[in-house]
Amino acid sequence: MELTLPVGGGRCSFLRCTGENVGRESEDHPSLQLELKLSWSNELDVNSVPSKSDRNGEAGRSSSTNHALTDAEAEKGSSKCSEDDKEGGGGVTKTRQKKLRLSKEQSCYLEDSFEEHTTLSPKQKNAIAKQLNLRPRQVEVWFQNRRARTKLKQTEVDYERLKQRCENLTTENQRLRRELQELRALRAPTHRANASPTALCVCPSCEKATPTTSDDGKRFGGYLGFPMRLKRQFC
DNA sequence: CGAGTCAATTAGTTTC
DNA sequence: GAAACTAATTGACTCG
Repeated sequence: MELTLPVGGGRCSFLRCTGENVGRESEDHPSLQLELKLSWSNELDVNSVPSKSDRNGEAGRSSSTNHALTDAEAEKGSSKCSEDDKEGGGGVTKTRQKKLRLSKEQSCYLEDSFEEHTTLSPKQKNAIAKQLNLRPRQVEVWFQNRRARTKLKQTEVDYERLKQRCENLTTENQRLRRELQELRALRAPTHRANASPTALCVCPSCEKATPTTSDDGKRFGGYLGFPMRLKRQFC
């Protein structure tokens, strides 16, 4: 009898079979099984198969998935699933649950549910689990991971948006700098003699600077640059 | 304190 | 075989 068996995920890749962790995840922990040991090749799948057509449709997939199970195997897995849900295994030994792909139908149903609500009440969780013949824990995990994916996707979208905005601002900054340079060039010493204390008004909508009268300058009086006076003023 | 959620991580499976 | 995807685990945190 093996006392130490590989378990997936987490920060330890091996879980001791000493009864620790039993309390926390005993309710539907996939690893808690009555069997003392199941070989990888004939380990029971806890996922059931919704329909025969589904399995046929997925025939091209790996035989290690639940889709390749025989009806008898599927039935076995299904009944075992409900057992685990009810009493949380209570076994002596943990075997790592084989990772199983959800069927298309299961994924679609979960996606639809996720559209309706991104978090689940225990009641909803159990209902979905029952509907899809999954363990509540599997439904819970799926929603958890789905939320994580959503958040990641949103972060990527936000990043792209901010990046674009940053690029736009950089472009705008360069444009304004060029414009300022041009304006400074216009204010060459030859013009200085005749130059009145002209103020430049920058229209916030079209972003163009236009000279204003000194009266305008008095009216708007915002100083934005040397030597010309630039103010924000709508055309 | 227990239940629920999240972030981080692991590891099996699929795709290219 | 590497990369991408995703089911599953773990520990920290929050809240009632």
